[in-house]
Parts: sequence; structure tokens; C-alpha cells
Amino acid sequence: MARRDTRYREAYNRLLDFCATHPAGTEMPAETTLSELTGVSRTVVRRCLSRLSELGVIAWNGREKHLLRSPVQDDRIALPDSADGREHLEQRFLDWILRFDVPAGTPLSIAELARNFEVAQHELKEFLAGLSRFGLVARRPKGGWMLRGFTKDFAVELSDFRLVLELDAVAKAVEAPVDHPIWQRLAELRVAHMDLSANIETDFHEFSKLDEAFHEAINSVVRNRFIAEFQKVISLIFHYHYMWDKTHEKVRNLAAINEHLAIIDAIEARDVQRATDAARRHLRTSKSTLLSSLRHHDLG
Amino acid sequence: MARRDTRYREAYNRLLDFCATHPAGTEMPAETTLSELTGVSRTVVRRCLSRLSELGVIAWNGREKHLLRSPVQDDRIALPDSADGREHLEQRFLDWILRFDVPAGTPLSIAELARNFEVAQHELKEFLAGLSRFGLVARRPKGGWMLRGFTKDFAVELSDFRLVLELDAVAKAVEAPVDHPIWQRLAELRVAHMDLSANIETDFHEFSKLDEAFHEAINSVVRNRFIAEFQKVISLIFHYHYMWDKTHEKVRNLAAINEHLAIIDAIEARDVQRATDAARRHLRTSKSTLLSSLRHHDLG
DNA sequence: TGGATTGCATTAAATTATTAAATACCATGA
DNA sequence: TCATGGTATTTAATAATTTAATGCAATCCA
Repeated sequence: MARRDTRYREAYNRLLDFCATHPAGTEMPAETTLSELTGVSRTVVRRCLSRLSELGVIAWNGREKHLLRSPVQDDRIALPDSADGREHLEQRFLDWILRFDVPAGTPLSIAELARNFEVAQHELKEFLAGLSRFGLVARRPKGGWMLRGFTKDFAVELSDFRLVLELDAVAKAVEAPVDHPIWQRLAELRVAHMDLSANIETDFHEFSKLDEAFHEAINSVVRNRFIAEFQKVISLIFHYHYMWDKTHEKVRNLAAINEHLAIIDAIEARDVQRATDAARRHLRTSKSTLLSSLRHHDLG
Repeated sequence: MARRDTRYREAYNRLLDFCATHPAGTEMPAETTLSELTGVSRTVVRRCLSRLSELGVIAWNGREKHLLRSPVQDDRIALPDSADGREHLEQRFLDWILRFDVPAGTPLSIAELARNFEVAQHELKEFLAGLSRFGLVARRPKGGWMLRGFTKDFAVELSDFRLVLELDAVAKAVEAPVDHPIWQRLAELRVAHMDLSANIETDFHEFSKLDEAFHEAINSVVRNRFIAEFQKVISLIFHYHYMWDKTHEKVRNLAAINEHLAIIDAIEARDVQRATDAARRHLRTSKSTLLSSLRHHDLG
């Protein structure tokens, strides 16, 4: 029960590795040194030394501690299979909402989500608490959480807000220094867009990912924690709702591809006016798609 | 240990009140009905009925449950003194940062904060997780949290962004319907500003609160979850840094009061151009104050 | 017979308790 | 005297526990 001792286990194995690089009889460094070496506190180092001493790998008596024998495979301590769960939790959570078309108002069960995503409940709670700051989820009156949808009015405002952020980003992109990674990125995106355009008949559903990549690239020139976080959620919401509206998907996506290309052209030409105009046009399309997807979803 | 039974206690007392309104012998309603009446689940209702039965207030046998006697004061169950902690946690936390001039990079101890603010540790953790979405706090590599500061570049961007949001808000305020609470609020704020202006010699440090109230009022016309949350943090950060710079505080605050009054005038006159110009002027002052406060703080 | 109600079991969420790890402080010895 | 080790205290992570909610089958009475 209680806290995991992964830290200790990892440090222990690392110390074992350290021992292996020295011959028997070698004097071990000070606890503080080992602590820095392994990146853990002295408390953990001492626990490790204790075990090393018990197993007879070292002799330990106060400051006197020297290597007795080379460690063998059997001395190693087992690690719990690395749960990289928290890493991509956001990605996976948003993806889940998208993929299963989770409707607004759905109660979110901490226990169930934690099971499915294989993370601890408290981690999921923290995660939801974070999302609630964006109004994406909210606490329910009698406890628990729910997914919040948004009304048409809100969708309009969100679109407008997105417009403001993205026009700013486009303007900054146009003025990015020549060695900024954005140029490389834009060149790649241009190719990807043209490829998809060529195979639009079959691969039109691939556009969603490309759209996300495109907007992320544009916004990457804005170095601002606040805006970056918001952009993540905004792009999620747009995607989320795009998914709902399957009507004319191919035609719509082809049109969007061309709008993207126009923006890329203008940015590469370093033409602010043309770039912001193109962006404005594209975002207007986006907005109406979002609104119509809301309508369709409400009817269904 | 474990979960609080406040819900049960409150429901129980409410049921007692209900019993008091009926004479002995009255048949009690169904569990479901009582559940709706008290706003808790049937599980809790049954626990309450159990106790009522034990104390001889009712006779309970399956569906047969009737009042035996009127409840007396002594039947009541004690409530834990209402911890409204979570309610104002944000306010109090931000206030603490402000008041004690907590510098960037300060490690935040969950345990200590939870003690000081008298909330449970897990609540504080959720709260910090929320703030981390705004980049205001962050996890430290070896666990725990820290307060993140921001660089001068970031302050500039934040100011610019604030400008965008607030100009939008001002423009919307000018077009607010006549029955919108903003008008009442603005009238009150005008009086408060003039009062403070009259007593500026002694009360100039009171401006900080007024400033917050003013900007909050302006932004209250924008009905958008995202922007609203954002504004909260922006206003916090501006306050936070205002506090650092004590130079010329009186003069600066008097100037700001007049700028505020100019904005109020223009909004009340429903003059968009004048209002946005006034706002732009005020926010320019704000920005330079923010930047100079950063400089002073860095030097100190 | 069927709709409402209860009894029971399952599941979830909130909160405490417990353990691992970090840190602070004192003691000691080269 | 300063680096190092010993010990105590404190903190953060997480499991365990309790309250509360919910779902389903059994049951009662019209």
C-alpha cells in the first residue's frame, strides 16, 4: 500500500551498475556523492546501501564502505512495468472523447476512466481539475464530474476567440526569423497537403490530423504559455465537433486544404495582409462548419 | 476517518424538520419521495430512517412507516462547523501570493498550504493542478510544486494579449442592453472612483481592489468561459506585480483613476471609438507599470 | 397484472491513513 | 573546521476505508 518505491528500485539498480564498473575492494564514495550520482535523496541511497550490505556486495560501517564482490544478475531488483500513463493522458483522453463521440453532459466516472486509461484515480482527478479550468469538464452538484458541451452562442464566441489568437499567430509567423523551425515545418506541411489533395478521393478522412498539425505549426511561433494551452483545447474542440458532421466531408476537406495552402503561400511570401486575409477566410469557413456540425448533432 | 457524513447529518435534520410539521400517527412518504425532498440518495434516506426509528420518532417496518412522536431539540444531530474553505480557495491563494510577495520559483508545499488555508490536501492538489494549466504553477522534477514567475518578454506578450481581450470586452460593453447589470455596476464604480480620488492622499493603497473590481466589471459582459477564466488569471498577475512597485504609487493610482473614469464616461456615452481609445491608453499605462515593476523587482 | 416501492448488492467518490522519499539538523571524526 | 554520517521531522504519493449513489431484482398493493 501507499507510495511506490520505484525510486528506490531504480536507484538501487543504478548503484549496482556503478559497483560493476569497479573492482572488489574499491572504496565507495560518500553518500552525498552517490545521491547526486543517482539523482535521489540520501535517504534512498542509504536504503540501497543497506540492501547492498545485506547481500554482501559491500561492507558498510559508517564512512568505511568498500566493494566486496562484483554484483551478479541475481542481485538486481525487479521494476514495476513502467506506467507511462500520465504522459499521454491528455492526448488519450481527448482522443477518447473524439473517437466515441461522447456527448455533452455525459457523467465522467473517475473510477472507470482511471481503469481504462490505466492511471491512478488521483492522477485522473488532477487532470480533470485542470480541464475544468477550460470549462471543458465540470463538477456535478452531487459529486463526480461531467463533460460539458457548449451552446451555439458559445461556439460563436469560441470561434471569434480563436480568430483573434490565430490572426495574431499568423502575423507573428510572417515576421519569424529565417532560422525559425516554422519554415521547415511549413515546407513539410505544403508537401503533405498537396499529397492529400492528390489522393483526396480515398484519403479525405486523413485531413483531420493534417488540420491539427497545420494549426499547431502556425501557433507554435507564439511563445506564450497561456495562449499555447488554450490553443490545445480550442483545436481539440474544433476537431471534436468536426467529427460529428460527416456531410460533404470530402468536398469540405478539399476546400480546407486549398485554404491552408493559400495561408502557407502568403506566409512564405511574408505578406502580412494576404496571410491574415487568407486566415480570416479559412477561419470563417471553420466557424460555419462548426456551427453546422452543432446543428446536425442536435438533430441526431 | 474516511469520507465525511455531512450529507447524512444534514438530511437527517431536514427530515426531523419534516416530521415536526406533521402530527403523530402520520404515514411517512416513500423513500424515493423523501430522497427527492432532501436531495440525497435513498441510501442516505434509509440511514436517516434507521436512526429515526432507533430514537423512537417513527415506527418503520418495510413500507409501513409512521410518525410516533414529535421530534425534540435533543433528537437533532450535530453538524461539523461548515468548512467553506474550498469556496474562496482561489481568492485566498492569490491573495497570499500578493500579500507576501512570494517570488517566482518558490517551492509550494501542499502540506503547509493545506494547513494554512484549512483545506484537505487533495483539494489543494486539484487546485494547483488547475492553476498549472495557466502556467502559473508547475510540478517540480522530484515531486511537489513551485510558483512560476515570468520573464519580461512574457509580460509583454501577456499585456498585449490582455489588450486584445479587454478591447473586445469594452466594445461589447458599449453595446450592452439597457437592462444589463453592467450599467448599475458602472454607476457604482464611478462613485467609488470619485470617492477614492477625493481621499487619495491617505487611501491611495486602496486602489488595487478598485482596479480589480473595475476590470472585472468590464469583462463581465463577455460571456465566454475561456475568456472569463483567463481574465481572472491576468488580473491576478497584474495585481501581483503592481504590488512590487511601490514607487510613485499615489501619483500612479490617481492617474489610473482618471483613466478609469474616462473609460466609464465613454462606455456610458455608448461611444465605441472613444471607449476603446481610452481603454487602449489605460492598458498602455498598465503595461509600462508592469514592466517597470519587473525591473524594480529584479534589482531588489 | 403492473406500477410503485423496498431490499440488497454493486460501484463510485471523498477522505483518511500509511508508506516512501526528501529535507533539516545534530553529531562526529579526519 | 568542514565534510560526512546518523537521526528526526516533514512532505508527497498512493492505498485503504468509509459514505454515498446507483442499478436491479423482489415484493406489495391497487
